[in-house]
Amino acid sequence: MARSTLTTTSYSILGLLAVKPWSTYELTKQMDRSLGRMWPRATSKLYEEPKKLVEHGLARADDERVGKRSRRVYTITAKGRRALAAWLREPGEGPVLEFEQLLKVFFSDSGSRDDTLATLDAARRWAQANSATSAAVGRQYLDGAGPFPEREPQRALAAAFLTDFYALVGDWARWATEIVARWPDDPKQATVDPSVVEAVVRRAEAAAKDGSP
Amino acid sequence: MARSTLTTTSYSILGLLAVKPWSTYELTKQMDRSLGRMWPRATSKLYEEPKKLVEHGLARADDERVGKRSRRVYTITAKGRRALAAWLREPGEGPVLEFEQLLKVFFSDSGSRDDTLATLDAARRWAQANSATSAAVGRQYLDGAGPFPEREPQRALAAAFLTDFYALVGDWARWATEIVARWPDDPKQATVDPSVVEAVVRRAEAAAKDGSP
DNA sequence: TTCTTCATGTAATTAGTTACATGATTGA
DNA sequence: TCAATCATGTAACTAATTACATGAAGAA
Repeated sequence: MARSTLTTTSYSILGLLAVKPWSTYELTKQMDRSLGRMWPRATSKLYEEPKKLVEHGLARADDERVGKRSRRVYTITAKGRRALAAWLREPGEGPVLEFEQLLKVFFSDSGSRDDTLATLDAARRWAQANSATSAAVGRQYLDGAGPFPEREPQRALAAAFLTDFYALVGDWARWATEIVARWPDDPKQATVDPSVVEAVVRRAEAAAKDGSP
Repeated sequence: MARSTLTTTSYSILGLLAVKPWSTYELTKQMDRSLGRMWPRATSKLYEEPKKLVEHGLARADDERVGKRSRRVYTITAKGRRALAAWLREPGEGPVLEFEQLLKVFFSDSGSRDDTLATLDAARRWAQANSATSAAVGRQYLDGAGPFPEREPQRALAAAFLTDFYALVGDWARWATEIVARWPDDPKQATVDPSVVEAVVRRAEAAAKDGSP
């Protein structure tokens, strides 16, 4: 029985188990509110991965009972903590972005201006909804009501990135909407203001040089 | 022979074919420099997907000859253009982000401060490298030397987002580095400045309310 | 002659998703 | 008693990746 290798998804579950023991159902809830924003996975994965961790001796499973209903609770082992620490020692991969709406904007010369505006509006609403969730969770912590307050320094670092990411998507969508709104009906006839391109290039060059504001 | 359904990956290739006919090899090059930044896929996919497009009648394949070497060139059909336009009519999915380094920072209380700093430095270098590529491509267009100048309005919109995304990653990594540098050796003993959390929440709330600067 | 790049793929594998299924508990 | 949620999973599928393979052309 060739033991399957551990993936980043495995370690993301292991990381949660390092905080406290979780039942599988609790893990799925946690995926919605935090983990899923940086490492999104389907619910069924959260039922499979912990078994793999057990198989590797990184966690153990206990069947608990709440009334007549049973729940499987996973707990990290000492070996699991060592494996997690070893994983954290590797620098890891940079962000991978899949952005279908951006793809549609990129190919918008094959569609209509109004299609493009609709796509941008969907992006804006996506950003707004995610910002709202971020705000709600953050507000909870400011009120001292968030879970695992001892992990607040780590959570705050991640929340800062995600918050700014959502804001970036929203800002971009609004900026692009203003530009596309001035396009003619057929995007193939659109022209671009050279100063816009220049501004983008300057931002890229500044970031490449690193000093950065 | 149940015809497989078209995915976003299929349409991303179709979108390229709408610009001009491409050989498979050219498609792989294009994946590196533009498409891959918003819809990353392995090279082998680029050899499979065009076949699917042909199967659906959205493209046709021609075997050309360059000397003795053969190359397969794909051209979009009228039906392909209609399919692409129909796809652009749907608003599409919001961004999906997978960020392993962020995950490691999120779980950094299970590792050491220096591990965390190393992860952040890797993120900073990732951002710098990608910003540099962005700057180089953008500079080429400013010099009027970029391919498909007629698509510049669309390209510029996408480039603006990606440029700012790379800058965001870099800015975040540097900001987080400053904070983590002041942590004690054991991140579990770290504390967080409440004003930092408050600033993040305020940014999230502003973005959720939408007005936005 | 040898190395690199051009060029085109296939085979094997896997990570992950979607859909389905079921039963217990809680609250209205 | 009915709906919603808690809770746990499996089966079927597929999109995608990794690894492998090969041969031509051009440059050194």
